[in-house]
Amino acid sequence: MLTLKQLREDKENTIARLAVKGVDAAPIIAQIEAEDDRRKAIQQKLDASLAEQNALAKEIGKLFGSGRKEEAEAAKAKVSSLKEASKTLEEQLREATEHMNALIVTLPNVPAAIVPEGKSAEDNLVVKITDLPDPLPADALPHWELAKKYGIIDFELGVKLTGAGFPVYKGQGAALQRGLISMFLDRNTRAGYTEVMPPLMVNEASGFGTGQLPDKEGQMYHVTNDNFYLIPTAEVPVTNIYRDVILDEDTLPVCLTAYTPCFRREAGSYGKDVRGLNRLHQFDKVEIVRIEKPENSYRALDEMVAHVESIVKELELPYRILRLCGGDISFTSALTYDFEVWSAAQKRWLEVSSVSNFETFQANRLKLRYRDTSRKPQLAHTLNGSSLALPRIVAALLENNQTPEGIRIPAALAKFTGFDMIK
RNA sequence: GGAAAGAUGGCAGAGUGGUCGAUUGCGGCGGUCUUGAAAACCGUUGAGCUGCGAGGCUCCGGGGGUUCGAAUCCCUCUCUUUCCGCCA
Repeated sequence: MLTLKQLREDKENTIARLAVKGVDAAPIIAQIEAEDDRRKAIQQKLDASLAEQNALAKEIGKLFGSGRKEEAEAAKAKVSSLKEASKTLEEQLREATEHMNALIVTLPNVPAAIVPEGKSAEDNLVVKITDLPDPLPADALPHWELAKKYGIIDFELGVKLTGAGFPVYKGQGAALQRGLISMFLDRNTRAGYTEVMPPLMVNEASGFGTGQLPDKEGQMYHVTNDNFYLIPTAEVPVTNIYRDVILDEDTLPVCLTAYTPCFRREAGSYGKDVRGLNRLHQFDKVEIVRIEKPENSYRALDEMVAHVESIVKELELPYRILRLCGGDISFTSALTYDFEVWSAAQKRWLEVSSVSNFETFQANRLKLRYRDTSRKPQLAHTLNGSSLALPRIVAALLENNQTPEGIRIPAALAKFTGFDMIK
């Protein structure tokens, strides 16, 4: 969520930039300001009343101590009436605060200045694109056919065990998953990210911390017996490590990487988008997360993009990098780069990574702060990105690298799978 | 799952109704001393809201209650530890 300070002190700029996301923030901010003013006025009245009650309570103690009963009783009566009045004020204060917060959370993060205008994915800015390979021969197969042909991914078996979108990886298919995970973790840790293995279920507080709750409740699998949620991404548990934490300045930046399965209900998806590996309810992903000082966060974002790019290059996949436009960027992000790899048989781009800077938007909700030597604690910037999500990488590898002899595994990856050909 | 004991500041650990936002120790920061360091000594050291400021308010796991007044009493939830049961 945005901070009140941002809204009040940088109002014009905030309104102008939110327009890039297609939000008319002016009337909402006006309401927030009004509500905040009301809140402050009530707060002051309440504080004054409480101060008087506190003073009287102390006085009563002394009066009893010195045996002046009548005076004490009179003071008691006065406190009782003050207490009645402050109850009303408390109620008003709660209402004003709730109303104000309800308004603030409707506002998305302010997009960075370089976020292109635009309404949909069509308007994303291609910042880098590699040459496309020669078209595949006419008898080339999409990855779901290849998966069946080589017996490496069994979608039907997953349906039997669980349901659609829960594939079973077998033989070289399973080894490929393991190899990719190992390779990504290896590259990430070598780049300075510390590996963590978080829980795959989180509690309600963590869901709120990273913003999945309350709005996106339907996207997560909910374990109702214990009120836990299956994580839709490692971002949730990893970022929540720092919920309600004040970091020392010299511990920044924090750079973490985690492999986890991810669980997404994906209610409402259908058609070619969900064919094969394109969209699953359970999939594997290696995530990178950084916590940075505000002045460093955009440099960090560039580093993350360059890092992800280096891995995609090692996989020898055609790719492009997009800077998402205002209409396509997520609610919480200030700037996002998407990585897409070319799926040669499907003849389409598949998103395999999304790297974002959230500035203080997440940190504000999380109460993730850092203390620089003399000043008060201040909000840190958080960033995260996939490095990388497996299924669509697998889809592209299978399709792009299909040969009459089998499916070729790029050399960098073969070190981790132990084979250079799926056959 | 059953039983018991707990949850206090970065950590350890006092505090069972009134001057307690909280004794003390450790750690941190600043200083004295020293060529430097250690030791010793002195000072300082939680967060949020509000106010130009002085200051005021809130927070002792979460929520609710009793009371003029709650870290302290009551209810409830969560978590932790120990024992029993079960188990990779």
